Amino acid sequence: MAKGTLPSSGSLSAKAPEERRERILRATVDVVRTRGFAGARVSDIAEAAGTSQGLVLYHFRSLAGALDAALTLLEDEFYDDLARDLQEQVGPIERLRHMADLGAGLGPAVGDWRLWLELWVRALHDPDARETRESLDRRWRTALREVIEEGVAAGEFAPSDPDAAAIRLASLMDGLAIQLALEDPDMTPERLADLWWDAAVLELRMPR
Amino acid sequence: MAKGTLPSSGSLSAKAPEERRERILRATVDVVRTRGFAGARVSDIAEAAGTSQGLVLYHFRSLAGALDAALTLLEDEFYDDLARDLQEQVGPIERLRHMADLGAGLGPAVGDWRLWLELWVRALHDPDARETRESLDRRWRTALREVIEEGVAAGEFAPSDPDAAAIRLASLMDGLAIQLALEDPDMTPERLADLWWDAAVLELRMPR
DNA sequence: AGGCTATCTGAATGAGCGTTCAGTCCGGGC
DNA sequence: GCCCGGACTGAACGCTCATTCAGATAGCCT
Repeated sequence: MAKGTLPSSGSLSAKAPEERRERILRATVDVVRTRGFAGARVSDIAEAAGTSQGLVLYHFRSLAGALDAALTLLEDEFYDDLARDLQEQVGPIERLRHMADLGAGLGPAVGDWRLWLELWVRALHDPDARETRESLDRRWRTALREVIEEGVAAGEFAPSDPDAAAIRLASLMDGLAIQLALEDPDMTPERLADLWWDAAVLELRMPR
Repeated sequence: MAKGTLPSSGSLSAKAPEERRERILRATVDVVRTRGFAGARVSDIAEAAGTSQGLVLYHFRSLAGALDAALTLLEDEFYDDLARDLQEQVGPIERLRHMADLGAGLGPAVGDWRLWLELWVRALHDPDARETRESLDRRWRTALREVIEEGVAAGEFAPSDPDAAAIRLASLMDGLAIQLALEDPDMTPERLADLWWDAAVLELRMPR
């Protein structure tokens, strides 16, 4: 969607609206990350984006509109990142290991758990957010189940109940991630990855 | 803490301040449960408690004060409930099973996961809430670890790493509970209890 | 060049909400 | 009986913040 016409100077006005829109969107995500959905102000977003409040409302119709747009941006990027990341890995064990790292925030992007927490709570009260988070969650769980099935087919995994194992491993990741997001003194990305991996070994009855 | 002097009529004014204070506190918890911390207004609390806004601010110094007080009430009750509930059960297996039910919200009180989600997010931004949630979490995890140790001592459980098992089982509960709190279509209290119990069987290498 | 429109801005508007306040009510001590 | 102070109320105050608005600016089309 890049404008073909990218004339001369910088950004003073009416130049690359799409690009500024995008900047505002990124800024919105940043603000939510730090201040939370509840604490996000139009002025925060404008400041973070380096524009006026007016422009935020011009591009999105309201604060809620900006927040919603940020939500769907998040969703789209999550999809893409996850698909790309997993495709780079070969074999179920590699993939599973990579998912542990992704969840721990060690891999690229994807896991920004503060944002996830915010999304969950917003989902408690906002139907739109509820749908987004359900979709994201389904996506993640599906990916996990696929990796598991792949492993079962390859004879690497032998879970007693693959579906239950998938749900549990996904949920365990969420639960561990909460502690990470809240900076619980005894949780680190590495520890999370280890704990989760050990659980996977157990659940999937992996050899060794 | 009931005032010894409980004269005649109902509640019109200046009668049982402690009782009204308590009513307001309960109302605050209710409001947080339904509207969330971010959505809680003084007027909501007043209405839910059947008093004036003025009185809410009279008893607690501010809205934040009321929310904080509600938080500590929650904490205290959680402690008491948990201790009492677990004491009623005999033997590690019974206790562990009971913890599954508690987490699923099947047992009495304790598990109100919407509230927990709210607490988590508040903890992201408010140090007071952070401490409360850390304390609650520690409490729950300690209880779990004690039950596990008890089971190990009795020869009922044989986890390969008791500490890791405790953390994982606690985290798994949180993760599963999120879906319950968000009313994810494929999660019910019974399913949660089952999934968790099966994980416990696996983690603790319980016979049968 | 001249207008037209999309983009952008900063100030003005107004609603919502926490907090303050002046005052009422009532029980208890003198 | 009278006064005092705690409990309580409803109205008023003032602040924060989303949204509106009246322009300013600049590319584009003729």
